[in-house]
Amino acid sequence: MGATDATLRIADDVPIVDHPHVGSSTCSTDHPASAVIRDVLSRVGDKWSLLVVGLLHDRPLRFTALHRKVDGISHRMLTQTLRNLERDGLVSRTSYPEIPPRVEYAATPLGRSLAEPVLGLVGWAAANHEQITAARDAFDDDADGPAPQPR
Amino acid sequence: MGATDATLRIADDVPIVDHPHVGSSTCSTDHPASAVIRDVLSRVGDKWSLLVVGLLHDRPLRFTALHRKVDGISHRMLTQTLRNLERDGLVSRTSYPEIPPRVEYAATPLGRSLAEPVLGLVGWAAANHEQITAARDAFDDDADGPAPQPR
DNA sequence: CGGTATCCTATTCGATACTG
DNA sequence: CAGTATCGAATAGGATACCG
Repeated sequence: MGATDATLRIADDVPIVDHPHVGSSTCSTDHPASAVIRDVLSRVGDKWSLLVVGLLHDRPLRFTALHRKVDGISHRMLTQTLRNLERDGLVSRTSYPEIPPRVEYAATPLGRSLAEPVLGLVGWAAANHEQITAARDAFDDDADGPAPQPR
Repeated sequence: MGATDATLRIADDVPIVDHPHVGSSTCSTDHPASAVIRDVLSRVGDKWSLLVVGLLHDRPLRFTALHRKVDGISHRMLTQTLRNLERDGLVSRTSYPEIPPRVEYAATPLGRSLAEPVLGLVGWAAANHEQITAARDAFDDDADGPAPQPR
């Protein structure tokens, strides 16, 4: 990595907060964080990617095993998700040319390294889940509760 | 919050890693993490939410100021994003009944608390951005490079 | 068993125009 | 200035059927 401990900015010149892990690194040009956020979202912000890398964190799994574990994912989406993860180097694919075919998927070191920050987010969600639900309920309540809400 | 320092599981009995921040808390029933991940993704996994809370992290901003800063967001999506963030208690909205109208948006403490885990993710993305791009290029290269790829 | 292709639906989001 | 409403394009994602 290039620099460390840089100030993170979203737009033109908007300091967010200093953080000892964020460097401008390679994304040199443009407003850094905005692009980076979009990047990470378009990469693992879809419906299944995080779930899949999570499942592969500890042990490799075959396609069908994954399919059983994910619960709700369609055959099509599992293939597609795995393809993208493989493409990004987060998951490795090993096919054994037997009959019937056997294909094992495993998280790469890079894929496993994703777990730490993701667990941070998951932790946040778990910790504040209640607060959010409460806020949402409150908001939805006086949406049609009191006077014709003047917005 | 309920428990702390629990083992995080994705599916039936799939330990991921122990993490000192993750408790089963309120989401008691079902396979915990799966639901939580879906939760957090459906909340801030969209195109603009993280960007907006990021911009409001340090100082309140008016609607138009935000609109200028986000760059690329449509009028419609900014309103909608702010509505959802307000609904979830991540952002507060204060309208001053003047003419012309003035409305200020600010991150709530809850909204600001989101910054930490998100910066973890952003840091990861920034740090590994190069590796991912490289992997992707390599993958795309021999997609139509060598023999008719037997998948 | 693992993967691809086709079809169809729902959602997301941008553009635009109009209101207080 | 802030917000709403309507429309349409693009995308994501599920169901299904078929191939190796």
